Amino acid sequence: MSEGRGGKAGYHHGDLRNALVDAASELARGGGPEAVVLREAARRVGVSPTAAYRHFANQADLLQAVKDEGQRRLADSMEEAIAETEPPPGGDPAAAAKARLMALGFGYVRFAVTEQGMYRTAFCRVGPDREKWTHEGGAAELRPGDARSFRLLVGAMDAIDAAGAMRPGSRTGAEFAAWSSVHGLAMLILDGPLHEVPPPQRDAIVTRTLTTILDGLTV
Amino acid sequence: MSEGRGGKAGYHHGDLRNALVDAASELARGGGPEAVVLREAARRVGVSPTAAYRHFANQADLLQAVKDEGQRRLADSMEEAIAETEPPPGGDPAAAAKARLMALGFGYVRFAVTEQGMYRTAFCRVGPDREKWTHEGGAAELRPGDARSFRLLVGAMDAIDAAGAMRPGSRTGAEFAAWSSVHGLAMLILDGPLHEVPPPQRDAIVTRTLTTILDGLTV
DNA sequence: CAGGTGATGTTAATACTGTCAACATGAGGC
DNA sequence: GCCTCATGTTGACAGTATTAACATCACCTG
Repeated sequence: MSEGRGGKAGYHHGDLRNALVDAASELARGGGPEAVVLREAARRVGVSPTAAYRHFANQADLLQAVKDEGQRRLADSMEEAIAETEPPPGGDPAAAAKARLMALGFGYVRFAVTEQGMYRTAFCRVGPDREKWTHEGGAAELRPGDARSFRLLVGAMDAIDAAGAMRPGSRTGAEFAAWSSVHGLAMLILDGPLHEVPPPQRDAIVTRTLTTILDGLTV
Repeated sequence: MSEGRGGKAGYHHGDLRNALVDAASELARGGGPEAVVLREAARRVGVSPTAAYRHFANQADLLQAVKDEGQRRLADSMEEAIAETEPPPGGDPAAAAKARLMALGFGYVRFAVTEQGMYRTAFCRVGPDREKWTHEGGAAELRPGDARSFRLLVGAMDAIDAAGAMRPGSRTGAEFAAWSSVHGLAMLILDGPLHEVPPPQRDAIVTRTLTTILDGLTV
């Protein structure tokens, strides 16, 4: 064989599921969730449309797989942003924790802007009719990948709190306030009034929004 | 004739465009933007599918009309929320301005929760291929209704600023920070991690998020 | 007031989509 | 070596948007 990551020999593909997710992800990258059409993904993989139904319950199920992939890449982007951040001089743990939170926000928005289609897909609504064997033996209620980016945020909040920089009474629900801001900001940039704003001013607004949240949460 | 708001006598309907928008809005109310399907709207009005093309360039154009309607209703909800708010005792203009901003936020979220489908439609992406005569003689670039809710927010911010309650340097971009929070919050509630949270706790989170923003913006 | 005409609706047809049922293939265990 | 079942294929059906060609009638014009 020798075909990297499962080859497609002949009649049997060997790795159809992943191939379909890849193709569908590419569609999503270009056109968002409404662009991930099952037949087109199958076409690109070079397989008949109905073959997809051996690996996905329906189109919604395929879309969910792409969505999970999007969430994964988003979390990656946020982790990268943290990794790129060097702690501010002075060794102040509070300042470091704040800087990390800001980095998370920038990483988030950067991904949203850079990978518009994928970002939109990562947060698209997926339709209810997707039960079936998708998870029937499945574990918990929560989707696994869905949470990683959110957990990063929670961790950053905990760090700020641990450094004693959190405003009294502000810890509970702080993740939601921060997440809301950043998610809404991304939407504003992608579809809303900030759509046409050139990058420099846009970045300034992002910075101001993030600092506003930080000011509201910390002392 | 005597048929309220333009009657449908026989062959010619008389008010098809509005009738279609109404029907489509009802679809959106129930199932969000993806539920507004041209043929179904026509079916409900009792007209042939292609009749719609005499009033809309295509399905995206119809969807845009529904979206505008959604924006209108959202702005109405926010104005109602302001109207229901009595200024806090003491006659402090800063406190009154802050209270009004909070009311706007609550009105916004209330609409999002109460009218999920319509809210989602009001902020859905509408697809590019919609030029044509939709606006060809049209005025400016900006959609008119799109802005009203946003202008309400700007006004509230100005009032806070005028009352001298704005934190130094926080005025610029303040609307975006506030709007982001509230919009992201609504999304979190509709589709995200806050989906299953019971109303009481949900309201608490909303309150905390709004106060966080307020704390970040004001002195 | 007759007659033409353009806005408004209708019918028929095309090209997509998702999805199911019936059939084909061949990889791997007995 | 054969048989079985996961995996792919073909064919068909329903639903959607959209266009072209045709029908009707409200209203302006002479």
